Amino acid sequence: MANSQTEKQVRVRFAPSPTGFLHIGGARTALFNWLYARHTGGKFLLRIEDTDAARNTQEAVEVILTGLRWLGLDWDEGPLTGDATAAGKGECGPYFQSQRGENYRQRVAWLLERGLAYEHEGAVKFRMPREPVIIPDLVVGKVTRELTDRERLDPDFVIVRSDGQPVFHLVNVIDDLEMGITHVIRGEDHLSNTAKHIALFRAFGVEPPQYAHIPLILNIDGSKMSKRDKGASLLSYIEEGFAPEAVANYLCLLGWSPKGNREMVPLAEVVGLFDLPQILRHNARFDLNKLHWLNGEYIKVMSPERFRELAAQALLRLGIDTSRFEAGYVRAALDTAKQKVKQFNEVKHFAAFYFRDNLEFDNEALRTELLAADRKLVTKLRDALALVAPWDAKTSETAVKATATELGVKIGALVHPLRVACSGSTVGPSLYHALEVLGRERVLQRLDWVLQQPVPGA
RNA sequence: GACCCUAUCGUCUAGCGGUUAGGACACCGCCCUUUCACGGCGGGUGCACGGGUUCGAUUCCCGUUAGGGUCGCCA
Repeated sequence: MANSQTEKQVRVRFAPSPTGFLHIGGARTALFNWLYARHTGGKFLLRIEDTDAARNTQEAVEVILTGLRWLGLDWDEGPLTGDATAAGKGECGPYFQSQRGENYRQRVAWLLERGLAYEHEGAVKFRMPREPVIIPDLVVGKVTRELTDRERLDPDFVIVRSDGQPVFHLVNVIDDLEMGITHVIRGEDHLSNTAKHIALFRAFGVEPPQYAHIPLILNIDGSKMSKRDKGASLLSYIEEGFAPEAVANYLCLLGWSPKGNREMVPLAEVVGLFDLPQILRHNARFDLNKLHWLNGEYIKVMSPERFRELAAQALLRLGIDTSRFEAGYVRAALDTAKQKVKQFNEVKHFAAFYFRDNLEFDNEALRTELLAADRKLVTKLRDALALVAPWDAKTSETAVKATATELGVKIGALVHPLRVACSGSTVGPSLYHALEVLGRERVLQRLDWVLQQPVPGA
């Protein structure tokens, strides 16, 4: 824990460009920054790098804010909404680069006056040192960045375009400087560029912040994850029914370990364990299987109330509005799915049938198979269930088993058609509990529907 | 082309000179069972390669290979 008396307080930032979506790798970068701020008792800032004004929209910024909030990452300073012109929270604003043009102009003039930068064909170029730059990095170690062959030809680089727009390297450094950033935690793709940033800081007469370049997240096959790849957007995990705590936990496990053979570690606990030097140096591949498992673990320990809330949202995405049903029915129905699903989209298979008048069958073959089932067995089963009293899981189970015994068939011969007739699927929650929830009326209706259909091929 | 980073099961990782190389996901059997899932038991799979250093290398050094990144008037 940093001592505020002797050390300056940690100030870190996440500085995304509003491109219309939040990259999963960017989300992890934000997470690591947030963790470090919370671990040290420092500040976590959010800054929007919207210098490319033509492409950036307020909606694109909202995507970032929504994503971070969904993950549970709150920022101490930064924008409150996607409106770049609105006031943000904090003393170092504006937190949108599009609103900081004057700061950049003054800094560039300052460099120009001292000959640290010069005009070239309408643009402004920065005089880069010809010597190798040493980059001290908390994760990677000390990196000596030699010039590439192209840089040997001309090491200077453009900091203001001929149209007057300042470029990324410049504004990024000025903002970090003016916002008092102490640690720059960002993707390793910026490591080589850091030499430029360090040189810029020194030109402005200040020592650069400490750097921590974290490894990248790759696709499961080891290729780099681009915007096009499925699963590259945080939004896709929201839409596919993952719980934010599971996604956050999984992201922590990529490039960092809580040690002690632990996998499931709540974010609040990670805050205490997390630190920069123990971050791994190699890239990690994103394993959807493991996220899926972890999500299931979180669902298991989730409160029934929260499970119902998230499950209802997933059903709504399927066009099923559970609020139109009686609250007790909805609760009982969703509760039968809680120990079954690992991902909220799976409620499609485990609970959607409770709320549909006309069943959707998993596939046409299943429907045909059901219609071709032995009508005599189904009829006997229907009649037995019609007499069950009182109607609950226990009594219906007894009735099904008794009917099987009476007919001299295995219980599976009845259970299978019954499940498909009631749910449209071969997989689902505990059958007898589902029967109890559905109620005798719905169950008999669904069995009667089967019995009324013409037998295929007959 | 140049420069930078990296390298433990298929994947995420523990390991920081001497271990039967541990855990998790995934996978394969068996048990449980009304389906699926859970749970229980069991199983296989790994230190990229080649040189050093050392009594001894997964661990330290060098090289090779492979993967990733950067060298823009993109961010």
